[in-house]
Amino acid sequence: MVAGGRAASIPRRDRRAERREATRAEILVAAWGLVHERGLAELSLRDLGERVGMRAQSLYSYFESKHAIYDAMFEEGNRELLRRMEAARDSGADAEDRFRRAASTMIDFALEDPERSQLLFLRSLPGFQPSPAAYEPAVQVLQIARDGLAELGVTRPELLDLWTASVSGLTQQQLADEPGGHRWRKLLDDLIDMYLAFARPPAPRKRGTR
Amino acid sequence: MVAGGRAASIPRRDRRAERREATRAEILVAAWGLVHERGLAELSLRDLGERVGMRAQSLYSYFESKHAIYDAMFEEGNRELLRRMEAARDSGADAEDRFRRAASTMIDFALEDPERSQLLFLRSLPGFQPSPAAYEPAVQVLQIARDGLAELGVTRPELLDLWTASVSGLTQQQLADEPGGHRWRKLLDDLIDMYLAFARPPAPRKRGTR
DNA sequence: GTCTATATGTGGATAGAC
DNA sequence: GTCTATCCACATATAGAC
Repeated sequence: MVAGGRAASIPRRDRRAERREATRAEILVAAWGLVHERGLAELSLRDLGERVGMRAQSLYSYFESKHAIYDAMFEEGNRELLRRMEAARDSGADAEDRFRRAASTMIDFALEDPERSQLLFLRSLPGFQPSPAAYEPAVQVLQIARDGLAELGVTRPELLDLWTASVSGLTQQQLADEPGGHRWRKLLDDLIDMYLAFARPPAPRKRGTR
Repeated sequence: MVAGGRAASIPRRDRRAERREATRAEILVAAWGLVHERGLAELSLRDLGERVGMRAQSLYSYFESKHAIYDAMFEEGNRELLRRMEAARDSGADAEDRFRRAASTMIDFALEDPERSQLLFLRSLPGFQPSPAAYEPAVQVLQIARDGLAELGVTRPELLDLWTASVSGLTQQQLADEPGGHRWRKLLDDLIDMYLAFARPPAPRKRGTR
């Protein structure tokens, strides 16, 4: 069945497929560059083609549409976020420490790249909807947040919603009003204190304590 | 100086200017309609011209660019918000009641019109920056929030930032994940409780109280 | 796989006639 | 003020040469 009569079970490098993947990756790097220079919505296939040394039409050999490029960028960004959130989850002295590290990781990820955050966290591209495959890492990120809160005894779904809304509010204010600054970023510890005081169940009072 | 020899000091209806203003208003009504039907970024001058019965190019007699139309819509939306926030400020039994009413007014204003909120509260239109004149009512809205918090004894600027970030986070989550629903909207009371418990200075302990 | 060439449709914007 | 005509930029797509 395989060209050349090779059995399909023998693994073999497919140089053609490798080259193709490398070019796809190269296109994505160039796309991130353009997006950072000119803005998320200002990405044009003509500019992108020029950046990687081909005509705009030739990009269709690698991505079936402009949205497919955004989709690949969306997935790439979400995978990077998941990687960092997993690392934050697997570090830290205790549950509260892990929770605080996770929150810092999340907000720093968002603030370090405004255009990426616009793609991942706002729905601002006309007509763009991420594919389920591209969205899947985001589901895992949310699960990590849920698990982290459960470790602290916070299990009501409403309290998870309150948490994600508060953190994303802080993040979006920082990005919208003062990208690159820290006016809102430095309120994260206050937010965590405020939230935990409200959401965490009171420690059971033991006789003899205090 | 004035055509017809009239002294400039005698006020006179300028029918031409009135007609022009009426047409401008008509264009804005049509623009809001299109924006609600197809999305904020999908507004096109061709469609807009057709809606008001003229060619797209003729719109340039009333607005100098597409951005100028967005700018007028931005100002209109902000004026309406200011009007409602002033009404909320001038009602209510006590300071906390006014604060809670103001918060409800704000979030309901945002949720009732997602496209308007996208224009006013997100920076999602490529290249669009509101003019200072259009932005001015928003400054007054913020001042109302500042005054309301001061009435409650909350004066640190950081605590105002924490408040605006939290409310806008709740709002944006509702709009992004479930427009028309109330999953996040119904958390507003919790948010207010959480915030006031954290931000409001403790009541001074008086001897003989309790 | 990439190119040239070509086409359609959409969009913002300007010039000049009336 | 409104029109026609025109321009430019862009996304999208196809055909065929190399």
